[in-house]
Amino acid sequence: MTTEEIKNRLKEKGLKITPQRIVILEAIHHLNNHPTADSIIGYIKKVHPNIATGTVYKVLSVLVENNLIKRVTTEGGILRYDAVLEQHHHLYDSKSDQIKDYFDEELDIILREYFDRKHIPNFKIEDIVLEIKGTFKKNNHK
Amino acid sequence: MTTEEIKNRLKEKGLKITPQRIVILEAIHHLNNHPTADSIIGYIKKVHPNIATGTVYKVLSVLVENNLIKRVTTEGGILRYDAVLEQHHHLYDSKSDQIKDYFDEELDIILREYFDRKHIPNFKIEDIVLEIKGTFKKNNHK
DNA sequence: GTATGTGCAAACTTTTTGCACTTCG
DNA sequence: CGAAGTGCAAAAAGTTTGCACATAC
Repeated sequence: MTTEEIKNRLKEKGLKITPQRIVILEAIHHLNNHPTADSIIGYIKKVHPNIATGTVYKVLSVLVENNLIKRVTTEGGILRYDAVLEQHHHLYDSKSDQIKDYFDEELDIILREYFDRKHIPNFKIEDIVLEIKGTFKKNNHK
Repeated sequence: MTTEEIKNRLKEKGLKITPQRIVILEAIHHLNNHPTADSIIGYIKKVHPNIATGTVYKVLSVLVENNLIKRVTTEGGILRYDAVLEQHHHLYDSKSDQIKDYFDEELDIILREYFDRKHIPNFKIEDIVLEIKGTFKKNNHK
């Protein structure tokens, strides 16, 4: 994701293009492991020490509201963010508090088929994410 | 879930049976909509005003560690708890921050079948929860 | 009796807020 | 220029911790 693309996405949403927003979006893309606000702030402060913590939180909210990033559900009680907008699922290890993405088109087709068939009364589905909980074995260092 | 059953569950886990633990477990069962620690505390304080906030958090941790309740993943950054231990999924409306349980055996069979077939390298699955995100329509008041 | 659990208050972490100042378009 | 965004610092919200006291077994 280039800086140009980021600018276009902001523009598409009618958001002002500010250096802070660009840097924060770049950080989330770079820290591609569902970073917390804290790790985003840590990453950015190295290069832009004058960016304010409050600004990062405000920008993250705006980006979530405009569907440029997603908040990730966790059991940890700490907000995490995801720049991957394509349909995908999560492998989650509560011991190490690690999350990895899981992509599989076949699974998505199965789910779509199932929910097309089943009707959930009084609920309009917008997105389905599997939280696959378990344990990462060794060799999970990437 | 009767008080007797709660006592048995605590005993099975080798935990001491204290009035606080009983009351907290009863509260989560009673407040069956994935209560936050805060709403559990609020509910309990009416009847037992001398129970301490810190105690509630400590008891909740112990209960989660011993699999008597689960922590629910949310996007809200607030810890929520679930007394339903059977396999089930969640309907989640981020606008109203409401969660409802979704049970369907057929879905669970489909998932089991899929994951028996697919192998996820370096990961041992322990539990699968679908987070079905969307919007509750009217008539969802129960 | 002793290990375990509780109450309380203080501390800590994470997130939000208000307001003057700055910047984008 | 004006609306929108940022920096800063203070406050709020949620959770954890330490320790003296109390209780379960």
